[in-house]
Amino acid sequence: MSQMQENKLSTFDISGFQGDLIGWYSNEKRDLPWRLNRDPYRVWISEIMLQQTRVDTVIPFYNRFMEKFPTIQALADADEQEVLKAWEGLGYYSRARNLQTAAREVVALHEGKMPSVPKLLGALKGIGPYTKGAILSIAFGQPEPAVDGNVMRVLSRILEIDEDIALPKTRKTFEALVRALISHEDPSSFNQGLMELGALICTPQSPMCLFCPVQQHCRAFHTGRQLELPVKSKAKKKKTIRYAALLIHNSDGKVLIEKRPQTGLLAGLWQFPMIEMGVKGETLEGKAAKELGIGLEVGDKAGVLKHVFTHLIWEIDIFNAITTVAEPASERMRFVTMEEMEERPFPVSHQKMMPYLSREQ
DNA sequence: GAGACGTGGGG
DNA sequence: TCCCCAAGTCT
Repeated sequence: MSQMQENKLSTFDISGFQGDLIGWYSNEKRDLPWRLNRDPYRVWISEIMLQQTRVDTVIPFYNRFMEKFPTIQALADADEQEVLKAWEGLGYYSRARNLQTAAREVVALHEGKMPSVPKLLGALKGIGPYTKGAILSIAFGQPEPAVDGNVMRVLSRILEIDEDIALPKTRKTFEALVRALISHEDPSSFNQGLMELGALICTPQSPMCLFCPVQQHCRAFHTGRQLELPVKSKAKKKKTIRYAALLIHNSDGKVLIEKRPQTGLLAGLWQFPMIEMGVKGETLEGKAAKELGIGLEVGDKAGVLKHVFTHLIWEIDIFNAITTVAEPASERMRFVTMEEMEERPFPVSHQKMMPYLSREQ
């Protein structure tokens, strides 16, 4: 820890802060499904789902997931497509794939029980520094830091830390601070209290300082700097990619879909074939025939769609098309009925295209 | 360390 | 419309 941070802690009322934070959390914490008990599996699933995702969004996914995969063994035994289907619409799909990989690791290496040793837990796929600390403190009661965006924002204000929280190295600063601040009597309530405070009171936009249980401990409130902190550098602009999406019907009344590659964007999910439309070039029909390996007749544009990801934008023109081909040329492509389509995981971008499917045939 | 990696909600 | 997010991790 730097000299400046040690100075800030030397005049800080640690036990008073712990008491006020934990007292508030005990009274005001939300009643959430993953707070039913401390079962490490339940805590683990919740922490993965909550990564970069709001509580209100997670709740229904969490309940359905726990019903479908009640144990680590059940998750390990499941088909990957089944797990992705349960994750459909939640985003960041590598979380689901890593989760199942880790479940299989736990079965193979730890007799099906979540390890409570930090190094073993952190070695599991998809469990980084934050999730490791969250599981260790919440499920196993260990005084380990669990530093997420909330914790960095809250502590930036309370201790007036001016480091850029967008920089990866900054997390280490806050882990050191939490190690100095954390309650050894109730590390779970301390860590969750910090996050709950960030979610309910010490929000990014308009923090409700007048209702804050640790207002008297907050340096930023006393200096009026709560709106300036935390320091966070801006993201860069997104790139736009233009596509034509093809809803290709055959004479059996089925529609052509393809499975995306096992790595990268939307890995392992299914979609309607898309043709990238760069600057000019061949006709859509010609490009489609070449890339898909089948002849087809493209109809009028059925609609347009804009889908915004974290780092890029898809602008998609949607076309219905007809082919006389009965079997796709590629292994990863299938002609399917509507019923068969619904069994497979699709990204939201392609769910939005389904209403444009031609009814006739 | 920078960039990839989803989605839906709010101001 | 646009920008900022929301309990991060992997490469």
